[in-house]
Amino acid sequence: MASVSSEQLAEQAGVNSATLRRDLSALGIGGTRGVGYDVKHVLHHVGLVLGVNQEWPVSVIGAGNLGRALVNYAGLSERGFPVRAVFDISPAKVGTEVSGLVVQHLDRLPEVVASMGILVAVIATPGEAAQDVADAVVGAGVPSILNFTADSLHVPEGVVVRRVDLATELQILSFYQQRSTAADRGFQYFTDVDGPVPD
Amino acid sequence: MASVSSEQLAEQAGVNSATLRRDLSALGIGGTRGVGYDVKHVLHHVGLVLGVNQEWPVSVIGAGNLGRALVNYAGLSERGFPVRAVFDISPAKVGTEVSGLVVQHLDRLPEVVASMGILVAVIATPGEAAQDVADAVVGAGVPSILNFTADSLHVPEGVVVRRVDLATELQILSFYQQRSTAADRGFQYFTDVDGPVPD
DNA sequence: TAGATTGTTAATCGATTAACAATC
DNA sequence: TAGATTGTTAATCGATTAACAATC
Repeated sequence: MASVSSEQLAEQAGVNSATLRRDLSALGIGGTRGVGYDVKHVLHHVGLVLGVNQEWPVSVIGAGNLGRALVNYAGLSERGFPVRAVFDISPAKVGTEVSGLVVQHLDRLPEVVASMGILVAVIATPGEAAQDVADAVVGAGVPSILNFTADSLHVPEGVVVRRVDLATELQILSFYQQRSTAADRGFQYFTDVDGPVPD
Repeated sequence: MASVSSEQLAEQAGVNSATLRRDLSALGIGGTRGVGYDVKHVLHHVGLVLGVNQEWPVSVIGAGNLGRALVNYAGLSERGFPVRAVFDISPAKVGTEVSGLVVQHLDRLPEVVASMGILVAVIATPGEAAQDVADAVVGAGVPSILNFTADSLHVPEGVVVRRVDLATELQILSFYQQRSTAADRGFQYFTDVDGPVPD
């Protein structure tokens, strides 16, 4: 039974050991006084809390470049998110194959969700279609949506939506870049709020 | 000169009006007592702080499905991130056209970065290539990198890297889903830390 | 001048962490 | 038993916000 102290765990995680002990305790994960925490026990219970010990079958909606990239990405399966189905509405795409999966018409969504136990839908369609697709997805009983369009979705309570917006990511990136450059030049917008502020 | 009060701005932003006044003040953005803040003035100066009033020419490395999806995405240009070049190393891809851009060999990167004034490189290659590409990008003088591979990159000080990992996004999504489901069932991992904790 | 609203101080709130009694 | 380390209390720190003097 390999044990580690909260001090060791905290150093790995880059946090204070008191904070770590308190957080594990709040999750119902206990250690042994004088000994430490059992590694396997911590891993298993943290995994339970994060939902990592479970598989979340995924369906990708939209078989364009982005959709195909997602289906081809082996990393998803490795991390517990196997892509089990791909949908589109274009007759040119329905019936084609992507990474061993045949693209199906969106009409078949409810059926496939039920039989495959789909828990996550990834929306990789043009923005105009996003809300309609979301409605279909929710109607089919999928409880979680990852939205790659720039539009925000309206969904009923209980459905969880997360948006990944490429433009926003670039915005954040360029903000940090600008800030570090500004600091080099002696500007101090955020880096030193106490200093003099330029106009 | 259209003015709004900190109260109005705070309501829009969903924050407390004292916090808003204090934050604007820290950014060097002032209002007029008894009147409020000049809308144009606030927009312009917040834009300056965020770097939104500037264009950040982008180069996409990797002309696979993900790379092509990024080049095709019109939203980037609209938000100030025009994609000016696409690179790959595969002879099958170099010379082909994506959204009006001819895919160039990665060897030409330094030249193109200089002539086009590229400020952001998006890495959309297989994970194995990511570090080599990052080295090339940094060598060419690009100061910001958006990394779509699952691997984390080592870069010199001053280069800003941001990673977008699809598996991590799904992880976060499924965590929230699980938490809301657990709450429905009466479990209380995070929703009510004061309550009894299940084992 | 009277009313409104900023800019900032002082009070409050919550989160982090030092410290130590409990206990393996 | 002596040493180590947890679990938690109490102190500290920082961030948020109420309140109000300054002032347009």
